[in-house]
Amino acid sequence: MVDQEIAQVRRFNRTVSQRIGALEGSYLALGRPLGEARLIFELGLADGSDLRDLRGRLGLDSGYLSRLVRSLEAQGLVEVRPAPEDKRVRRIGLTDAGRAAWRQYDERSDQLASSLLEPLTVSQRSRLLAAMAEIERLVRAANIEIGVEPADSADSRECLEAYYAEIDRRFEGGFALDGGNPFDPGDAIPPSGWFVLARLQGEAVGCGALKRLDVRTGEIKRVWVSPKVRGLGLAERIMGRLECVARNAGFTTLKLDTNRVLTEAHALYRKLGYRETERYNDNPYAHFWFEKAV
Amino acid sequence: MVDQEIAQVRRFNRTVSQRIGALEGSYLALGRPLGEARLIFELGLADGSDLRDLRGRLGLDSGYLSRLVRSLEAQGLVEVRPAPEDKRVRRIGLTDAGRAAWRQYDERSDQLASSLLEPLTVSQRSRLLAAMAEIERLVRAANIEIGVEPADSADSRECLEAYYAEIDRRFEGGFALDGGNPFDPGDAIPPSGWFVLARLQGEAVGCGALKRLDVRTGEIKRVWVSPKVRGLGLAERIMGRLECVARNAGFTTLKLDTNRVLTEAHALYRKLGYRETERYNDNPYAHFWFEKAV
DNA sequence: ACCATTATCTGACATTAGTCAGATAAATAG
DNA sequence: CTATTTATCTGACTAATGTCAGATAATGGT
Repeated sequence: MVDQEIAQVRRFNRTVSQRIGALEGSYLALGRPLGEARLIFELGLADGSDLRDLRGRLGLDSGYLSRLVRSLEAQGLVEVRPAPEDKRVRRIGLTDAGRAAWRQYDERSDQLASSLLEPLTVSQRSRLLAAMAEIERLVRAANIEIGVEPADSADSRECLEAYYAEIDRRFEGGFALDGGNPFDPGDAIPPSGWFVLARLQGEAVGCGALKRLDVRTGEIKRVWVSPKVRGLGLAERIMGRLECVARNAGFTTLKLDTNRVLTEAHALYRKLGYRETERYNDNPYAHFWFEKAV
Repeated sequence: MVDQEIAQVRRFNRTVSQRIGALEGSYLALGRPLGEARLIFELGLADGSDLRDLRGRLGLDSGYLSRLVRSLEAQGLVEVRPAPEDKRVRRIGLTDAGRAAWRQYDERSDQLASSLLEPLTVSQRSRLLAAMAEIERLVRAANIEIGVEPADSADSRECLEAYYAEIDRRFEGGFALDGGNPFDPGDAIPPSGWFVLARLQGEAVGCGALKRLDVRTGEIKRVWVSPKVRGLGLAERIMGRLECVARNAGFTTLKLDTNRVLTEAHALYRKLGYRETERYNDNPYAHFWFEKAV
């Protein structure tokens, strides 16, 4: 990382947090304690939440949250009732008065946003918005964390299901799990396999697997990226992580197969240095076979 | 302002303040109360400040600041001594230990900045940095406030001095104030004239004047933008503001004269709808004369 | 020398934020 | 049915943040 790059990020942080940080701070609280204001704002976005979820989302202590809720309840801004299906959890929602309070925060946020745009010329404004969209995308990309995880967790299964559903939709003639070259979570238990999961703020948004073929050869499988985060270069990062795992495991060659309709995948494999090679398995869904020395 | 534009700004705010707002929050405080941490960080950037200035910059109550400083002093991080020229004001500076503490904050900031860049590919990284630079410029532009102010305040005089110095440097043969078409602060007292000043976070960064020629005609003079903020469209905004003042004052025509070396000004005048016209004064420094109906 | 002003400090508060160890009640596993 | 787990609440704290009304001392103007 070049010092100059870091300096640019820090300059940006200073400028932006002066302008936008103010937005998050007590300026927006409209005379209410910041904690209560945050709670109301959050409820406006996700009304009818469970206290349990709120605690996680806002990172609050359970005792603290309990008192905040009590205070808002006393002010007539929220209503709390036990969830019907599990009477331990309590569900919280805004009252009409609470919704009115939320609208104030919402309007204030709008005002702050438009006060940023208002002094600018039309062309400056559109450049600002374009740059904001770009940064938003890239910051999302940077927030995605990739790690080796068990392939049989709920999150992992969710990704694999989404992957199967997608290729079933896209492959000519669909896809059935019991076909050739299968993969089950047991194939991803070291040292015979590994599974990596990508998360964006906790939510699973992509995956990939590495399966041992022999002592020096691994196979990359099940690389999938959620539509929510496509175009952020995540597939490339997942591949990179799998290659890194492979090197650590002592593999010298990586292979993979792919179906002809997955053209974007072919382009990625070539870009990453994979070369087309002869058929190395009898996967009926495969039309191309690649390999790379790592 | 289009709703969609406001929504984009707010999306950006959410994304960025999650990532960067964390940077400002207690995460950076390194176990110290946030107030103390902010103070140390500020002192690292502007060592040897007066308490008075600090109070303004950080927006703190004088009693509160006094206690914060006392606490840092007890920890051996800062030294406070009366200012030699005015023994009421107290000057505060970091000790060696304080500077070491500051360096920790500085490093942590660097780490956070590079953790944002690190997961990105080279091309994503350069796109992110470019977008950040763009936003920084435009947010600075949006933070500039223009208002009618007395022409004889210290800030106003400073701008005018800078203006005179600059045209003296640029005009062929220099510029002397006692030459033709003069302007003195008295010419900017309504209803015979107005003076507008542009400020970026309190600092004067540009100015412009409007002088009455007759009941229906005004003259625009002394439009100047600090080199610090050139390229942000400020001259255009100053002109716009002067035109607005002119309309409110009942003027129907605006005139202005200009020297041939100020080519960027000519382009601006034409862009804003000013048309070249015949000489209307005997200003020896003027080569072109413009006017516009407002 | 006198008075108003300015910069800071101090005491006395109030509020907000946050933590932690139980207590309670509902759900769930065995 | 019992033991354990889970979600929440309560009491008892501490620390941090912030406010306000004087007190104090230096300065500047007259």
